[in-house]
Formats: sequence, C-alpha cells, structure tokens
Amino acid sequence: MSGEDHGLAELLAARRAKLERLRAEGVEPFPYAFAGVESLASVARAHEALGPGEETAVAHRVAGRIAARREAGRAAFIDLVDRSSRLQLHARVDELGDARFDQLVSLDLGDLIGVDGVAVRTRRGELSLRVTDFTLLAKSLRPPPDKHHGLSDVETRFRRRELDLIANVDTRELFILRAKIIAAVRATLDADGFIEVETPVLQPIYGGALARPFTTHHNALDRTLYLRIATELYLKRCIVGGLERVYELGKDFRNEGLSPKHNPEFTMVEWYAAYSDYEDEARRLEAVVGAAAQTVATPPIDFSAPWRRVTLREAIREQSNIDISELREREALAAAIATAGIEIGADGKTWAMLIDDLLSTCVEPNLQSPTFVFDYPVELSPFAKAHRTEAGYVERWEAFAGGMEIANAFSELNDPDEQRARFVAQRDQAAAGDEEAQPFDEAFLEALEQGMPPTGGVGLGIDRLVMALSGARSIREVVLFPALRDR
RNA sequence: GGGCCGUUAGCUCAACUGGCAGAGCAGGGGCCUCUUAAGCCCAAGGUUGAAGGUUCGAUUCCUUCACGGCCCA
Repeated sequence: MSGEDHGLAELLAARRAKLERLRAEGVEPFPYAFAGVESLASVARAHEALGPGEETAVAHRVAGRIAARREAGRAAFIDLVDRSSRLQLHARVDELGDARFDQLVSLDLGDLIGVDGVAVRTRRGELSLRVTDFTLLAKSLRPPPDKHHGLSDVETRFRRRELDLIANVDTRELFILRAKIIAAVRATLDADGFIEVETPVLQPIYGGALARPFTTHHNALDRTLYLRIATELYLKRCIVGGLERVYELGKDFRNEGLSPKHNPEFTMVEWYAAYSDYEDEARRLEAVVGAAAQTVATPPIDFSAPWRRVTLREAIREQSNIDISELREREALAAAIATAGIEIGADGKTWAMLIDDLLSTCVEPNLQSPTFVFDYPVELSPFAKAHRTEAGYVERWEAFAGGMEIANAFSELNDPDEQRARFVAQRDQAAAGDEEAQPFDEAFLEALEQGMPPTGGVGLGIDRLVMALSGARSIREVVLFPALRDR
C-alpha cells in the first residue's frame, strides 16, 4: 500500500468494507454463474414499440456492470452496461422491500450484477427494467473511471486496457469491429477454397521478409530459435506439398522501433494460391478487403473495386518528377533526388534502397484511396519472380490505403536455382552489414527443388487494415495491449 | 537519435506576471418514489511524475531523468 495515495486508499477501504458487510449478511460476493442471461440490446429490440409511460409484464434476465446510479428517495435508477448496450434499471422499495432495496442501492459503480425485471418505459421515454430481483455477480474492489468523461489519458488507456474497455464504448466497438474484420477475411478465403494452416512461430531460420528478428533459446535442444518475421517460406512449402490454397492468420514479430504504424508483434494474414499470379491476387485482395469493409457502417475509405493501379515508376514520377527508368545508376538517382530537394540521406544506400526511400517518403503518404503499386526492383524482393517483360524488376505489388502500406504480393519465385542466387545476394548484403538481409535457407531451397507450381502470394496487415477501416491514427488504438516501455 | 508539447485528488480538468493547491464526478454522512451529466445539505480526499537548483516564497522559472503524445530522422 506504500506506493498508493491516501485518497485511493480510502476508496479501496470503503469497497473492502462493503465486501465484508455483504459477507456478514450472507451474500456471496463472487458466485459461480448466472444462467439464462439475455443481452441488453435484445431487451431494447423487444420493446421498441413501447410508448412513454407504458408498462409490460414481460420478464427479462440480464447481467452487466453498474455504470451509473441516480437515487430519488426510495426509488433509484441504475445504468447497467454489457457488451451490447446500456440499459436503465428502475429499483423501487415497494417492489424489493427495504432491505433488498438498500442492498441494491449501496452497491458500487463497477460492481457486476445479474438482474431479473420487467420491461417498462418511463414517462420521459426511457426503456427500463423494473427490478424484481438481483444478484451480485462480482464485487469490484477498485474505483472505475469517471462515469461521464471516461478514461482519456492515452497512456493509461493502453497500459490498463480493461479500464478503457469498461469506460469507453468506442473502444469496445473498435475491438468488436476488429473481430468482425478478421472473421470476414477468413470467411472470404474459406469460401474461395483456401484452407487455414498453422506453421511454426519458433523457427530455426527466420525468413520471408526483410527485418530483424527476436531471438530466443530452446533449453532442451540447446538451440537458438527465432520468432517468425513472416509465414511466407513455410506456407510455400505447403504449396509444394500440394495443399494448393493455404492461408495463415497470426502474429509476426519484428525487432524494430515503435511508431504509430509499427508494433513489434502484429497480425498478418498471408495466403498462397497455386496456378495464380500477382494480377490474380490483386483482384483477390480487392475481394477480401471489400468483404472486410462490408462490416463497417461508414468506412472512412472507399474500398470498392477496382482500385487504382500504377507502376512504381509512374507513382514515383507522379509525386517527385523523378523517372527511375532513366536513372538506373545509383549516383545519377542520388543526384536527381538531391536536385529535387527531397531529404533522403543517400549515404551507404544502394540504388534499390533509394527507390524504397522514395516510395515511403514521397509516394506512400499521398496514397489515401486504395492503390496498387506494381513492379519493384529485384534487389528489394528476394522471393518474387522476375518480371515477364521488364528487366531488373520483379512481379510484385504493394497495396496502399490511408497513407499506409496494407498489403504486399508477388508472383512467387519457384525456380530453385534463381532462388539460390537471390539467397547468395542476400548473404552478400548481410556480409556488407545489412541487418535486415535474408538468411540462407537450404530447407526452403530443397522444397522448391521438389517442384512448386506457379503461385501467387499475398501478405495483408490486419492491424493496418483495421486502422484504415476504423480511421484509427495509431496502431496502438487497434492492438488491445500495445508494446510500451516499462514504467 | 533530434525538436516541440504534456504529466496537478481515484477519474476529468482549473490555478493570471512566482504569492494560502481548487472544482465537477466518484467515494463517506444526511434528505428526496419517474431520474437520466438528477437535485439539495455536510464532512473528507494532494510528495502538483522524480531528483536537484534559483528565490523570502516554486504547480509556475532553470537543469537532469522517467513515461507518454506529435513531428522529423
């Protein structure tokens, strides 16, 4: 108790005292269950037609948390909140008797109760349950956030998300929306003949993206393992194995800085379809995201198909007047960037890295409505198949919306010898100090040598998608428990 | 990593140019049988993020640190 303020200590003591008083009266403050509960929203739906001042004898059983209380002498009004809604309870001493009425009214904001009551509508027009009986379901021993202002301190909202969820209906609705978006993604892929698979999170060799991993250790095997940075390589091995259409929806882990768009663990769905290329998969992404957007009443971004399609070269030329197809040498490109007054430090960067910087600096922030950017330099894309007509490029697109990258896709490289050469190039980059370079994965190469059909693959960032569909400005708003520094 | 902003009661916020740290809600004690940010009366609740400095006097000015937010890299 030493670290806590006196004011808080008094509040806690008052709640403890009530807990003991209840026990002394024979009330179990933490009972086991409360069967037959109906949602508050369903009670409201059942009595939409009830007029002001009208009463019914229709009984309902509900449960929830006490959010507010207004006492009026020997009557009281209590606001009950559950996941679906809020509903007013009307407690009257002539219905409950003195002892039960006092017991109900002396419960604290934040306590969880189960209620039996009949539906009435007050003279002011508010649907209410007149309480005929109630049960304490769990005593709350800490004060809840302010009943009107909620909880607005950003740090507390993230560190104590349960308080945010209790106090802020917007937060509850956002995470319910997130669940619906994920369900829509799964439903769309399932209906399209995909099967959901699970591949290792703990991997002896990480791969499938350009990023630094988290490292851990397996004691019994005495071996270093990495938390996956992508599911790509294992999923392609499933394609080699003949599963034809697979997806995995789960967490990836990248050991990088925190930002409004980056959390070290994040949710990604990757899918791979045999006999498909990146154009086919662009259309599939439109369908998957379109289905997810259907779960939002008024999405802040219009995801109706078809989305805009531009090449990387066009996108960069549009935003910066630099034509990368005429500046194929590193020095010439660096000079053009400097001349254009674009603030990108060129030191130690390759031609391809400069292209990547141009994309993220000049192009990405300006792509608000959904846009596919096609055809990337091979150096940035070790798993994408060479472009069928453009030398030096690969068949890859990234999809942008709301000024963010939300998805990334390739015509997957399935030539094992070419893939081996790409790994060698990555090994050289690692030797030159690139900590995000791709480790050499012999097991993956052997799988490709077994024969992988032509395949289109997509990675879609779920957190970013939820941001785009909800209008959230920070990934921390859409992740229940975002990474924060220790206090 | 750099710049700017923030941190005051359990919650939401005040406190002028450096001059007695306040309010609403919540909590405690009373009154009130249709309230809904209910109302009325009473009492209580503070290491002003942490540490140091300047000053007769610091929530306020300065330095360092912690955490968070925004922008930049």
